[in-house]
Amino acid sequence: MRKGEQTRSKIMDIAEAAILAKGFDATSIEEIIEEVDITKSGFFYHFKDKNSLAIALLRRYIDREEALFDKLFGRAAELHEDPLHAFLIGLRLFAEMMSDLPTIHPGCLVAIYCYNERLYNNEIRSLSQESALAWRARFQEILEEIAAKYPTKDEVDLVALADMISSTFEGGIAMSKILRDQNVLPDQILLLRSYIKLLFLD
Amino acid sequence: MRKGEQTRSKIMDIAEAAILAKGFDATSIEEIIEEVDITKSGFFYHFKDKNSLAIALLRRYIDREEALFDKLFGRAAELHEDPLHAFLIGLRLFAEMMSDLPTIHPGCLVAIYCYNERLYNNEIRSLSQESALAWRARFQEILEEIAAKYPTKDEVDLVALADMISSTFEGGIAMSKILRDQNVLPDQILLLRSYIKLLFLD
DNA sequence: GGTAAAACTGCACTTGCGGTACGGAAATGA
DNA sequence: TCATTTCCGTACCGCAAGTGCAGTTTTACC
Repeated sequence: MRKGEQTRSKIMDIAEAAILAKGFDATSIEEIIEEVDITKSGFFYHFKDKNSLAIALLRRYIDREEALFDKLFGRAAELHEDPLHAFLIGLRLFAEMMSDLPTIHPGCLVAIYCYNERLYNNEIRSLSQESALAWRARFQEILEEIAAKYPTKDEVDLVALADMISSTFEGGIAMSKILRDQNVLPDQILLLRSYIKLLFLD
Repeated sequence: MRKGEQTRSKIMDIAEAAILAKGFDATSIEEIIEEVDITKSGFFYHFKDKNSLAIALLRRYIDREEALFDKLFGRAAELHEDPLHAFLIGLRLFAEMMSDLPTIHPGCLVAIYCYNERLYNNEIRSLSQESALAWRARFQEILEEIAAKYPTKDEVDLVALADMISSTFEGGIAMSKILRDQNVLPDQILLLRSYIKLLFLD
């Protein structure tokens, strides 16, 4: 890795942690550069303004989430050939992962940006929407495979059900933060899992 | 209503709308006073600083939500004497109300503050936590009444299940905003309703 | 080991916003 | 009428974002 990339990712690491902890506007460039130990000019060498830092962070965050889900549900598919049971395993792995975090979940960047909308960040809005649509497509595919094999016990829209995974994630993180209770998020994922189970299984 | 209260609530109305639309920090005092048509001195006569405006807004918001839930599930209890069916009716009324909004849901102030944590707002954190605990207590009571009559089809923690209502609300709002689709929130509430149905009813 | 490009530093400046201070004026209500 | 409430006007401070640019060091590569 070249030196510039190193500094750039160090800026991003420190900025992301601060933003998740305090919010975007509450995080000043000055505090970031102090922790990274560079000057303001150095910062603006890597990012043309604060907004472009925000976009870079969001892209990286989305990619990482994507990779995480790939790994999680890929592993689950290895553990069971049936789509429903594989999905149920995936959800449990997901809950366990959220439960094993050292502290409360640091928060979702997409949610932070969605609650800090500005006029100048159309790109951020589009990126967020696209990633949410990608999550929807991912889970919709899984659910359709399941629904083809297992009839549902209640009439549901599979698209809405696909969104329920993201919604549970976002809601669970928010409630974990509000209640200051780390267990809320994994508990909510397990309730979602319980619903999937009751909906498709006997 | 006295003149001062009028101005005060006008400030709060305009501030709340702007904050929900753009975020707390992105909303400047200067733009608020311009729309209210007062001066900066006028603003600081009513609120000693921006943070105390935030607190006032949060208190009002929490009270309104509380009143809304009272009305919603109170009405539902009038419509059916059985606790489970009353709750299912309440959830449907809730979903309908969210569906009948003229635009996308403006957002939840509690969530906004939870994603804009700062050092100086311990009071905001406490208020948010208290209101979340109040929501939990409200729904926990209902669910225990239901559980006493109907055995659950899956093993679940009733406290987590009570939190699921708030979590679904927060997650649904966030996903509605991210996807820019008004229907996501009511759809998520209906899925929650479907789960409650499958969980307690055969 | 020289050299060009990359990766910064230093500094001076502008703008916008939150917030303070305080005197005074106008509206309101008993 | 008269005190209290509800503001207005103005001048000011400090902080952070962001600009501009010249200069310096560091790195990668032949």
